[in-house]
Amino acid sequence: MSESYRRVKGTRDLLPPETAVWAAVEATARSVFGRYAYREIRTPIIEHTELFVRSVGESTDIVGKEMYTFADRKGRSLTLRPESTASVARAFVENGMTSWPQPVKLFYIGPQFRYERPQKGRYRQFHQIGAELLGDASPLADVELLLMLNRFLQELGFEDLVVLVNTVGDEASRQAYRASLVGFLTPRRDALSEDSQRRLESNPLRILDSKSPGDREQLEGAPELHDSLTPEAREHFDQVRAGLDAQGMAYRVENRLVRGLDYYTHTVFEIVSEGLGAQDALVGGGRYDGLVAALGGGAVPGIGFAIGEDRLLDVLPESFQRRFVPASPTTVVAVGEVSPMAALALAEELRSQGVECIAELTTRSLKSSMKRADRHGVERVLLLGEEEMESGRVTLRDLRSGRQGVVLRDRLAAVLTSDDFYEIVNPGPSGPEGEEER
RNA sequence: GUGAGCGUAGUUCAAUGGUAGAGCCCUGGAUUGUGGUUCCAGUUGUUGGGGGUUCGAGUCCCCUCGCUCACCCCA
Repeated sequence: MSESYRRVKGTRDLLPPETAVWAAVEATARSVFGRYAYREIRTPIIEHTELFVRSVGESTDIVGKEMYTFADRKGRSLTLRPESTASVARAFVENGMTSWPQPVKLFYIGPQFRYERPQKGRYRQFHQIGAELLGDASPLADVELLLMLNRFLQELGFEDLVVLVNTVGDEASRQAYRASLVGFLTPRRDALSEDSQRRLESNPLRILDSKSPGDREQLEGAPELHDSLTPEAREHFDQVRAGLDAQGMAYRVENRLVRGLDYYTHTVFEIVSEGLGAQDALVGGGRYDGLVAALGGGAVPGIGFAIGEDRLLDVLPESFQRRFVPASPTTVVAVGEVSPMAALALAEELRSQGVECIAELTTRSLKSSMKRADRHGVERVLLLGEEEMESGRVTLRDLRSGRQGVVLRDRLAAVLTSDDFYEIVNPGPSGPEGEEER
């Protein structure tokens, strides 16, 4: 085992055939999001560190301890994006999308980076599929976004996911609640966990979803965020729920759900899955009506979500994976005195007609070539020997059935792309040992 | 950053402190142009790295690195 080079901690190599499943998942996202007229945006994976500090929030864990930050050659502080909403908002402002027809609907697919200790479902380089809707403050925008998310997950075959929804209200609601929560918890400060004591000052709302049993106990009888909502915030959330109900979408109101990023307002949501271990959040998202303004872009409301693609693939239903088994290629083998060059030429001819094939480029025994084709999972082999070269035909063997026939070279592509190709094959004599074993 | 468990061939795993092995995988072959089963042959290791104890260490001790899971937090 050579130890010279290893993956960077927390990164991983995605290999075939699994990469085909990733591509299929991404194709499904493009298809579903496209039906809602979302268009793809590609932002850089590096940004000025300040962008994330400003948008995600100084008191958050992401900024406080999880950013992959480094200095470039001129000493500027750059950060590998820990999430993409900030980048999208930045791009929105920087490219003058405020003057595009509103709302602007964008989706992205790509790697994100957080400097954390890796564990199940958590990597330093992970992948998100996300969507952002900018310029529509309507509660029905929240509803439609959730429906789109739901549709995507349904098309992947998910059935048992739990959608958690909550509201954190507008700025006024949050301030009022923050004061009331701090007032309630301060006398109990000493009973809180160390982390929560710190959060009492930096980000008290986060204490709400603390996993510590002690903290849970202290939260008994704590004021409810819903009681601090302004009438407008309450109205917004009521309408979101009414919309979801009207569309028959299943969800659960989880009033302790508080998301970790500072920019969230009003609706927040999370989708969790069993089977992911401790990191069970598959999707997170919410409304961020103040973010664009904070980045200097004016009062443009926004809402979006991010799907953890790595986690998604961990629990992807088999029903979906089965639909994307890649087609098996055909192998072309030169036989006897025929040069592998002829196999290459035939393969090229077929490829130009849309046939997926492998050319056997090394001269070896036919037995060996057949064995290799079989091990590559090939189902059809084309044999090109002296007889075939002279007659302008090719011997086609189906490895699954063991059936074999002779096909005119000109007809090959048509036969190979046909579903029941061997029905078309000139039945002729079957192979030397012709018997079918399967 | 904290804690626990684990590091032997590409892979899954063996080896009472006494010569580092097996299955799988991979490569070739079993006479003429036919795969899967079978048979034969072959390649692969500084036992993660360093130090210590010992006549002798894959095995015991220490350090270090890596992996995994959990905490924190999140996708």
